[in-house]
Amino acid sequence: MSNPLSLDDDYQPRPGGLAARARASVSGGQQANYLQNLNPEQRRAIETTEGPVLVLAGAGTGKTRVLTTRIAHIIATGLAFPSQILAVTFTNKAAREMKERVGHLLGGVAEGMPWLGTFHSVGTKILRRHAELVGLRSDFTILDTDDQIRLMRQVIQAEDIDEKRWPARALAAFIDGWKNRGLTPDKVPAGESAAFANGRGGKLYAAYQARLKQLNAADFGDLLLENLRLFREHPDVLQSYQERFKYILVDEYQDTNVAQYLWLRLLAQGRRNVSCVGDDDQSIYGWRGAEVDNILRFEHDFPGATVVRLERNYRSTGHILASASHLVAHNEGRLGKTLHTEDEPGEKVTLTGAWDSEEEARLIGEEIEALQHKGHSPAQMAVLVRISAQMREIEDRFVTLGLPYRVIGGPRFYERLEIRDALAYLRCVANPTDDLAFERIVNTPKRGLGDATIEQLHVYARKARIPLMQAARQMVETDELKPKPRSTLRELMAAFGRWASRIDGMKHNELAELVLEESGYTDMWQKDRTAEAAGRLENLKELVRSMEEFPDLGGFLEHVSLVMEASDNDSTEKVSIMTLHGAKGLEFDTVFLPGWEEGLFPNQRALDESGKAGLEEERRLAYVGITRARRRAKIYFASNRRIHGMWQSTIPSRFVDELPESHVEVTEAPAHYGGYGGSRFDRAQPFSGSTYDTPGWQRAQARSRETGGGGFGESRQSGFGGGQARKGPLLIEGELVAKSSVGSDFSTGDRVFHVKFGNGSVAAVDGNKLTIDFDKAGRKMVLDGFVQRAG
DNA sequence: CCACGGTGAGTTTTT
DNA sequence: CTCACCGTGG
Repeated sequence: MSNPLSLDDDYQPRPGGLAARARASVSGGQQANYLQNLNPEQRRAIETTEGPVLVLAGAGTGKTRVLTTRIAHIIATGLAFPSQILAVTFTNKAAREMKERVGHLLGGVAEGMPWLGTFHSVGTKILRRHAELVGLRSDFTILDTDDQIRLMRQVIQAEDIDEKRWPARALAAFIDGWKNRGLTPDKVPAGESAAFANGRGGKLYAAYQARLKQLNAADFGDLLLENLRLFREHPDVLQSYQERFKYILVDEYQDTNVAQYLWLRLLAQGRRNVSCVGDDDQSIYGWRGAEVDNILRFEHDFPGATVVRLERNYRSTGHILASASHLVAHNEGRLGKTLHTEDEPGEKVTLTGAWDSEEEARLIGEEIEALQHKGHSPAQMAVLVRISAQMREIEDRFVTLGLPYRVIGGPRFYERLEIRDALAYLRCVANPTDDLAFERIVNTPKRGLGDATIEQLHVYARKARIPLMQAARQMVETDELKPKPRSTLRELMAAFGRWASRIDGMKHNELAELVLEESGYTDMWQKDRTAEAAGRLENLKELVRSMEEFPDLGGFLEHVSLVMEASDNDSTEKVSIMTLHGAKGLEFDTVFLPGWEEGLFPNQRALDESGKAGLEEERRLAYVGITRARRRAKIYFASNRRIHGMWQSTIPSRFVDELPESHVEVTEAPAHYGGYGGSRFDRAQPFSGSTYDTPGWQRAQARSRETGGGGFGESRQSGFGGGQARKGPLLIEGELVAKSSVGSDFSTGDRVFHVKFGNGSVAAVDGNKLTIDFDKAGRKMVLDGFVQRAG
């Protein structure tokens, strides 16, 4: 990666660069070898270079391949130089992969693609070149979420708003949302502005933006928003980029938010050679501002667009693909694709009910061990959960079994406390105007520079309109500070002066080490006797090590603010545990999908907050989950799960009913499970085995034989058994499930007993679903099969 | 400045 | 239940 801070023009390719090599590789006249082994649709997606192109690429249809080959093709045929192609992705990982693959296709390293990157990195690059046009300097700092919140807290305090009632986090969420939608403070709808701090939301947003400018800083949202402003207020700048980018490519188009969409549209309106690749069925980020509509209205925005559907799946077996397709077909708002595979049907998708989440974890553990015995690698298995809270039980079980696993997601390397602290030190050294960084470390390690001193600094700095560090330097020369903080601060400032003077003189990673050493930061952790301290020191070492890859301190800091990634150099074979969101774009031979229960998945909150749109997004998430599997997809649900510490009786997800029966095998949990080491409640009422032995299960089974549908305790309109796609809208709000036509033997007022919740009285009856006021556990909704008459 | 207890909340997450 | 956060008291 070239130094991202350098502003020199890379418009012309270097001699002997990628383009030259690429042209050489196709000069023989025969078909370019990168076009071999592509199916006709893929070729169309690649060879339609001119005009707008929308590629609807289903899961596993070779989306990345099309994108990378398209770039290679444009370069190889001499249509554009690498520096004239804009290619944007969402994640650094995707960008890196693309870079590698393009390079591979053209037989070289794709160093000549300066405009291949994430939306944010490309946005930053453009913004740095024209920073002064939007009130920033080209060396502006990029704030992370932490800095953002702290800054907002200051803004809220300055406005004298009760921080308890209106937390900075909430404001951050609002502002983020507005920025995602491309809204500057003056454009915020009054109704939304009113939603925070009695109508002061918009005002706070404006104040926050003003503070950012003062600090010469931008947050993530600004990286795009300020680009929009730049393009709108300076048409000449926009035009220069429109001319430069002969071809524009977009990955994961279904995930673009409004700001990204507007940005793309502005840039693409020049030459109109824009191609977007995406899959509406995999849009799972609506909650953070992604607009599926962007993909749905592509043809409207770019009339005459070529639409290519990639429907041949190269990843999964027949049963897996059929299950996923059938499930997602229940969504109404979709463009519709029919995926097919030439692979064998393979193993059916399995569906297993467990008594509770502990048993579920046990079953998954057993299955993994069984597969391992058959020679399957743990690295080719993944457990995909809906929410992180599900991970713990799975992990606990794996620990017990000694199964190697890796949790993917969670706190990233650069989000760790010690890394942020260390970076704050470095930021102060590199940029003495970085107030937020200075505030972060001025008293870390503890040096007796407490709130009172900081406040004095602030007052001074505000009055003189200078950065905190400069204020500190001046103040230690006065007698405004108490003697002790004064001398401490003087020492600290002297140290910063010393470090800053060595930026050019020594290697930046050595300087970092020196700073951490002399500041007492390393020492602080060495003295710390807590369990994490050793790991934190290790992380600090890793940080210093990773700096070697960058040309200088500035380059490194730019990298960390945009590329928040943990280095994972652990190559041992492990089962992956991650959220469904985290699994997008990945694939595994075997995928375990636990927790398919109403309320959890689909998630009740998604339903409550977003209604039908929320349900459909949840369903797409299920689709993403199943389609991660190459050979085996294993779905689980439990009848009881502990939520917020309380055991809840749960019913299987409606998605279970929406799977096609002919592609799914319902597996019985082995009978011996209930007996051993079971949950603490197992002992309360011994039962011979799994859910399948409970009266409720048996009754559900009997019912499903009668009706040919349902089967899992709740028979809904569509058929798991019937194999028919549902018609008409789904019932989603207000009720956990649709009404059942099957009545219950219980009636209001009956005294009943539940194995987990104890005694209670029936408050309401809805089909076979009872609302019960339990004497101890409170009001719950349970299926009648799980209770018996008390007495 | 730290340690403790009380309180409240509790999807999904990248950049 | 469990974690994070805040406020208080030593």
